[in-house]
Order: sequence, then structure tokens, then C-alpha cells
Amino acid sequence: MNGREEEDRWRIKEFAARVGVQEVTLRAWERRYNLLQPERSSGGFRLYSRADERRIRSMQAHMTRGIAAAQAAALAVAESTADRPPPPARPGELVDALIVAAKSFDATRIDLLLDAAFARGSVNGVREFVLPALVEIGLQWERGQITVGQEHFASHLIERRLLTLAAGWGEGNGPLALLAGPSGERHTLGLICFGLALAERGWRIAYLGADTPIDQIVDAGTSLSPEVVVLCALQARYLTDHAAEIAELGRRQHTILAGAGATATLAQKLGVAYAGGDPLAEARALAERPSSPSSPSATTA
Amino acid sequence: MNGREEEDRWRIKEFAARVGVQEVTLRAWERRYNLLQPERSSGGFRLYSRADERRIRSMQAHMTRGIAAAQAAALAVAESTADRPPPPARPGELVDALIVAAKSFDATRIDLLLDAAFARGSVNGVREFVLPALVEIGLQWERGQITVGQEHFASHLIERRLLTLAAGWGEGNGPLALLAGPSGERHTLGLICFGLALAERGWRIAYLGADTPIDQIVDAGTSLSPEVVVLCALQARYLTDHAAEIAELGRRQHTILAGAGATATLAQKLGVAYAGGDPLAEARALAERPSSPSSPSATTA
DNA sequence: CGGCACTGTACGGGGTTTGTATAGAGTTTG
DNA sequence: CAAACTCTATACAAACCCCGTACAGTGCCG
Repeated sequence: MNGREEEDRWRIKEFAARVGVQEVTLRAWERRYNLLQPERSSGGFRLYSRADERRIRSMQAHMTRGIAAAQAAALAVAESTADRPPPPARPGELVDALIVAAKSFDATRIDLLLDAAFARGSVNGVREFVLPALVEIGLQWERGQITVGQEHFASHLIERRLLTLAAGWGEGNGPLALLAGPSGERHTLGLICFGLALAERGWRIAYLGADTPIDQIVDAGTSLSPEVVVLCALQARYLTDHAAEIAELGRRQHTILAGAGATATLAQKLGVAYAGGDPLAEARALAERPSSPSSPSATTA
Repeated sequence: MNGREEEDRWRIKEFAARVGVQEVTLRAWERRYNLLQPERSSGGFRLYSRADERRIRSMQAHMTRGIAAAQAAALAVAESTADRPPPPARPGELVDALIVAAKSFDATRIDLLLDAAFARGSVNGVREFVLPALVEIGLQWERGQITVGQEHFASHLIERRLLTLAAGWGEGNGPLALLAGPSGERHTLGLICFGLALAERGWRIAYLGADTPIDQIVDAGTSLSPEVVVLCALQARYLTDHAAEIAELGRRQHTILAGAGATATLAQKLGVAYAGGDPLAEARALAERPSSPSSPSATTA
């Protein structure tokens, strides 16, 4: 974390744990894709560096986008070889710059920053930048370092930008996902991220936005017959307030609860699925599922 | 900004899911229509590129309009083979080329064309190219010669590009203009053009974007105290819905209504100014006015 | 009505990719 | 020195993918 390039070196076991890839697999990737070039100890042990970690992470990011291992590795290598004069200023700096821009109502600047954030692909931008920025903005707001207007301004712009990124996500012929926030809920960003991640995998998104009455969601559901319906709420009450309707919805459509307001137990009680974590990871899991399970009853807990 | 050569490559399964066409069918289209030319992995697996995706989407767009597969494929191939290298010089040709690029979902090509359009200055590019292109796109859309998806695709790209052009328009010492679209309004291009024209004449721009709640505009207005506030809406109701607040805003700041949704009578009723025409001309007129009229009451009809 | 072209899909035999397992031998470390 | 770690090389199996051919449904035409 401190500015200097610490000469960290990890042996394979620790490195494997660090990046979440099995040791065998690390060796295979090194051999097959030439992805890693760890130094060696005098006795021949691999010593991985931060650069290796970056390559692994990059490869993983590409794989979550649905690119096969070999191609993902090639991309990761190309990236790390390419001259990168504008090192995507570590996320923290971007977030700070964003806050400054928000304080002076400088939408153009914010858009530029978002450009930088998304330069490496929208999903990565969201994960590394947008989500952290939102957290930070929320914190500053709580601490009174930023006004409601500024907070709205920034999140509104981010939302608009994400929606721009989402241009045409309703087009095409991929499987269809219906996204909505139940009525009362006003936050859309989690929902949009979910949608972006799915769209990146070729899904078609029907986006109803936040604060949508359940019956309207049901309506849309029956008329569009999507592969899946995603309800995202940051507070449980927006879901529990409509428990009966949601359960009913779940009986007709494959339905998923997401967002901080959702819990596995609640989902189970309502007989619907639950996506608890990071929207990006959840979307990937969903995209990888065997598609169209004709009986929409699985309460995958 | 867009020199990325790190091209994604998808294997057939992912690609099929992405474009919503079965794998068998993809192979058939490749064989029968010569639509796709995927690279091959060393072992012979197909590796599809973005260009392939564009061709598929273009073909699908044609098919949804009722054209048979073979013809649709031929059209898609023709579009993708169309004059790629020569970035045309005459405005009319540029517009045509843009439409072609939009039809084949070719973002890179559109960016290239915009490059050419803006080579002689942003405002000229806007007047001679972007505005005519938007008009033409609208016409083709009405005539059913272009799909909604293609239209959105193009206008989002143009918007993003214009905003990039607008980088730094908030800096300097000129008079400050605050630009915003009232909530509900989602179109930004007119607003941005207005801002670009003002910026060209030395104005500083604070850009809040479209779909901004009025109270937030007021907020920003009091904190930035601009020379003028410009509200742009394509439909009258976005203005009339907030008549009272706008009138109130007009009492504090020199306020201008613009866009097709604004009318002289409406402006007069709200006690604010009105800019009826082409954004570029209006911006010029505004810039030429004797600045800071200390009594913000002129309802220039 | 019988061809006929067009299209999307099915099948089966045979390669590829990729994560993981195993075995035997060497290295680090307390 | 022994326990814990690693190394290389080889081997697998599951999931993927390739190709050629065949087939059924549809719409068109003589």
C-alpha cells in the first residue's frame, strides 16, 4: 500500500491462496500460456511478484467475461507487455478526483474520469472503481463532507453513464433478464451493474428501473417471459412489504433476490433464488447456469 | 483514446450465447453465406471476433425487418466490407458513412468518422456533420430503414464523443453558463452543442446533464452563481411539469429555455428568456450580448 | 399437387482444451 | 533431521468443438 515498490515475493502456496487459483493450475498456466515468469529461488522454487499477480487477476477478469483460458491469458500477457503510460491511476485516486468533481458540479470531468475507469472494460471499471466510489461517496455524505445535492449529482451522473454503457442491452437475441427494484427502493446502481455484467455475456436486459410496483413487474414478466427476473433492494423491507406478491411471482418466473436487503432465509421463505454477493460475481454465476431450467422451482440456497 | 488492439476472441459456445444464435446455425451461416471468418485456435477451434459479432447483429437487424437469411447475410457482408479505409471528406459522405457504420454496429468506425468530422474544430464538426447526421438518422428511423437499436447505438456514441470534446470547458475565466436538462428529459445532444458553442467563445460551462431535478439545478445555481442558466428540453411537458420551480429559478438567475420543447409564450409565462433556434446560433447570440445584465428580467421574446 | 430451394437442426465419430491428480525427487525451515 | 513445501513430467476425464451428412418444415412455382 505504501507508495514504494516493495519487493514482495511469494512462494507458490501463498500466491495460490492470494489469487485464488490452485497451485497445479498456476504451474499449468505458466507452462501452457507463458503467463507467468516467476523468479526462482536458488533451489528452484517459484517466487511470484506483483506483476504476476496483476497478470493473474487480469486473466481472471477476462475469464469472467466468458473468454476461454487460452485467449484470456493472451490478453493478459498483451496488456502487461503493452506500454501503459497512463497507468489507470490507482482506483483510490480516481475516486478522490471524482469526489472533487462532484463537489464542483463538474459533470464533464466526471465523465472523463469514468472514461478512464472504463478504459479496461466496463465490468472491470465497475468493480474496481464505480462500486468503491459509491461507497466512499456514501461515507462522505454520512460525515457531512458532501451535500445531498452533490451526492445526488454524482450518483445520478454515474447512473446515466452506466446506462449509456448499457446502450442497446435490450437488443439482440440472447437470453432475457428482467431487472427491477421493488417499489420504495430508489437505488438503481446495483441493479444496473447486475445488468451490465449479464449484458457483457450477451444477455438481453429489460430494465424497469427502481421503485417499480410488483404487479407491474409481474405484468412485464408475463408479457416478456424472461429467463430470469432479478429484484434488487438495499433494504429488506422493500422485499418483505410485498412478500406474498414476490412469492407468487417466483411461482411463475425464475426469480432472484439481490442486494443488501435480500437474505438467503428470506429468499427461501418466498421460494425464490438468492444472489447474495457482489452483483458482478452473481451475474457471472447466473450466466453460467445451464440455461432455461424448465421447472422454475429451484430454490438454490 | 481508442487505440486498443487487445481484441477479444470468443469460442463458439460463448459467442452463440452472446448473439443468441445456436452453434450449429453459426456454423451453417459461415458455410453457406460466408458471413463469418473466425480465426482458428491451433487445434482448429473457431475464435470469433467483434467484427463477427457486428456482422451477426447486422444480419439479425435485417432479418427482423423481414429479409430472408441469405439476403440479410449478403447485406451484412456488404456493409462490413464497405469502404473501410477512406474516411470521407465531404459532410454528406460522412453522414452516409456514419449511417452505414451504425447499421453494422461498428463503434470503431464511428469513432474514426467522428475524428474526421471534428478535425476542423468541434463547432464546425457539430454544425456540418453531427446535427445533419442526427436529422438523417431520425428520418431513416421513421422510415423503418434503421432499427431503434441502431439509432441508440449511434446517438450514444456521438454523445460520448461530444462530451470528450467538451473536456475542460469548465475551466478558464470566461462567464459561466450552467446547462441542464430538466428531469424526465433524456436527450443531451442539443444541450451539449449549446455548451460547445459557448465554450468556443470563451465561456465556462457547468454541465449537469439531462434529467436533473430542478431543485438540484437551483442548488448548483446558488453555489456557482453562473451568468446564465440554460434549460433544454425536447418536449414541453418536461418544462411545464416544473413551471413553478422554473419561474422561481428565473427570479434568481438569468434563465433561458431552449430546445424543441420550449416556446416563446411558455418562457414569457415563466418570466424567463427563450432561445428558439439552432443551438449554435442561439449560443452565438447569447455570447454576443452585452454581458451581465444586472437585472435578470429581460424576457427577450 | 409435386417438385424445389431455403433454413434451421440433429447425429455420430473423432480431435482439443483445461483443470486436476499422481509419482518420485529435491529444497526450506524450525 | 524431519516435516512441510516444491519441482518436473505424465496422465486423465469432463467439457468443448469440428466436420460431413441427413432431415424436416416452410414457402414458392410450374
